[in-house]
Amino acid sequence: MPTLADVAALAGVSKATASRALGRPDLAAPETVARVRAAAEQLGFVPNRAATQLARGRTGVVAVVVPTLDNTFFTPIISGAQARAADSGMQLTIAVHSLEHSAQLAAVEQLAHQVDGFLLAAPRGSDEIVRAAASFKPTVLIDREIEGMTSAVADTATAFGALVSWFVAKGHERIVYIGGPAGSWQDRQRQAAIRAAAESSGATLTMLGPYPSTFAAGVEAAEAVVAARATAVVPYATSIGLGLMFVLLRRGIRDVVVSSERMIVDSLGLGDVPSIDVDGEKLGEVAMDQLMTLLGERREAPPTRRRLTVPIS
Amino acid sequence: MPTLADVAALAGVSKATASRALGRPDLAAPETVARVRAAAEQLGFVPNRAATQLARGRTGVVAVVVPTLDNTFFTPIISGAQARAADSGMQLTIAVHSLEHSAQLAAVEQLAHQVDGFLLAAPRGSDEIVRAAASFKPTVLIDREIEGMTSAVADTATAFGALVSWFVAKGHERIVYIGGPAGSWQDRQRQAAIRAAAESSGATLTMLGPYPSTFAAGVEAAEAVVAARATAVVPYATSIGLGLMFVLLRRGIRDVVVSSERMIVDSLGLGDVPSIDVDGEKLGEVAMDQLMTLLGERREAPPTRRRLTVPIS
DNA sequence: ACCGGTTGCGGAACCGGTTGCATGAGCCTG
DNA sequence: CAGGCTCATGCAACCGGTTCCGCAACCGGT
Repeated sequence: MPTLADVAALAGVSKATASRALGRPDLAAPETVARVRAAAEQLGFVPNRAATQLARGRTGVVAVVVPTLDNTFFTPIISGAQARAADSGMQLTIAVHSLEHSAQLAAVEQLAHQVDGFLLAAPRGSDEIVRAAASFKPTVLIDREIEGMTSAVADTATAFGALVSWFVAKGHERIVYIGGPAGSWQDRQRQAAIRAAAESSGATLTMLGPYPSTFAAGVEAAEAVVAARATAVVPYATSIGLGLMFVLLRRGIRDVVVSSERMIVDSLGLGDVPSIDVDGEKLGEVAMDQLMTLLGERREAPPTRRRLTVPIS
Repeated sequence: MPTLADVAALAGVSKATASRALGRPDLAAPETVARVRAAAEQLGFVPNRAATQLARGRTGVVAVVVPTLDNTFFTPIISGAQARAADSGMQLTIAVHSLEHSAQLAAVEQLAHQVDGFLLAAPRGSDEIVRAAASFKPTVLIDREIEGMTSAVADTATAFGALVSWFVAKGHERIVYIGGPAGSWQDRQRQAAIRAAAESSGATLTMLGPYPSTFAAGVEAAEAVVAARATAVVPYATSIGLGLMFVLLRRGIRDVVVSSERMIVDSLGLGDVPSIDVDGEKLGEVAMDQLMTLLGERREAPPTRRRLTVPIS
């Protein structure tokens, strides 16, 4: 493996100059930069990460902490974050805390000295716990907002509110919301938005939950949905909706409308059912961009909150 | 942040001794080891990864390369690998190549100098391409076997064969296999096993595919399943099965048995339907163990092939 | 022609561990 | 009791970049 010294020798300059030519071209003569670059190219020089990290005091790694990988909501976020991290020459590690609140904090603490920053996806627990987890390194929250912290969230609450309004406008009278995991910030937001949307109308709103975001939970919720004699159902997650739809179909119930993702609606030809699609990849990209900004600033920049609008179609 | 020098000073020894006391206790006096450990403990010493890597010439990172994160087959594998890697003090990075063959090789090449080894999950393409991808660093294949390479696979072929035999024994006469992605090694294995199982019986076997492992693919395949007048269906992936079952239910077809995972069968109360469950986590763990062995050996150890038996219930 | 100010570059220290080699103390054996 | 060994330890040289600092060449201005 060629080292910087090899490149420098080939270009006829010192290590110091070679380093500058590659890393801070503005500090070297254009002609020198060109020569060094050519030498690096010719040798197939790839800087040694560990050496760079050691010299700079940075690890070049960021971690994304997710509750689970089994939920298809998180995987696109990871992909998006991964792509953006790679663009900046950073590596991404993934920490899964298996839905346990305490494991979340432990995971962060354990990784804290091995990474430059964190992306915390859908953190559970109290604000204080999340603040504690974020106290180690620059951190961006995903799908949760806390006063004074940088965050990127999909504004699903607005979309869910619009969804309920749509159902109301279509004349639905008994609408059911199948709530998500206990302690979910998104769930609280959505509940509020849904209540507001249904309030002034004559429709009856039934709030179920909390449920985990799983197929099995949807199956389990079916009982209550039937009991509520629902005409329209808004599930917290696609997987919940799928489980529910399955049971309804098996029971021969075909006149309950269940909202879902565009992909499900289209492939099943469900017809006039509105769908909500969160662009998880975008969410991951945005969050990573914010983290990069955080890492770039010398002084602490004011926390930024990004909200992605979620289309309903 | 305390450094090794601080620990050494507090313990009253040199950096060298401190390093040995912590890393190779057998090379230092027991009493010294105790003192150094106490000092490290007291200071909350955490070795700087970059420095260790630089000195040892290893990165301490391994990469797992997966086609996609949207398939719930891969995520448990990642979790398992992650856990084992952490046990060995290694970090895991994830590379997603979005189902594109060429991107797979590119991803590996790009990461090659930043990691110590690779886990290639369900690699597509020819043996030569996979060999090329494995030529950079020690590599363990997951869910694919190639002559002369170390691999960990779930023996689903046997399970699928048993499944077909079970259907035959139950008197099913028209059995359909919905094939997986083109170029999938597992798919080839399963096809062979299924053909063998059906061969001597009077049952008609219809092979469909290739299909990607998605819900939509299951929906799409429904047409052909119905056309084949199947009484039992064996889908390549759970997601395919779900999509298929959905369509069948919507069409009011209730007498076709579709095999699935235990979880699905149980939560839906499908009754007497056999299920196949791959322990992805275990698979990831086993593969990571193999990789660790590979990285530990000075001389090249002979390649090992691990096959996990897959329960059918 | 002289001078303060830029600009480009090289020397060398440094980041924080690991490890080969040399040293000296202590022990066993003859 | 001397010679040879083992064992614990320290010194110092790395690993491969980054960056502070100082030097020299060169700039335009008076």
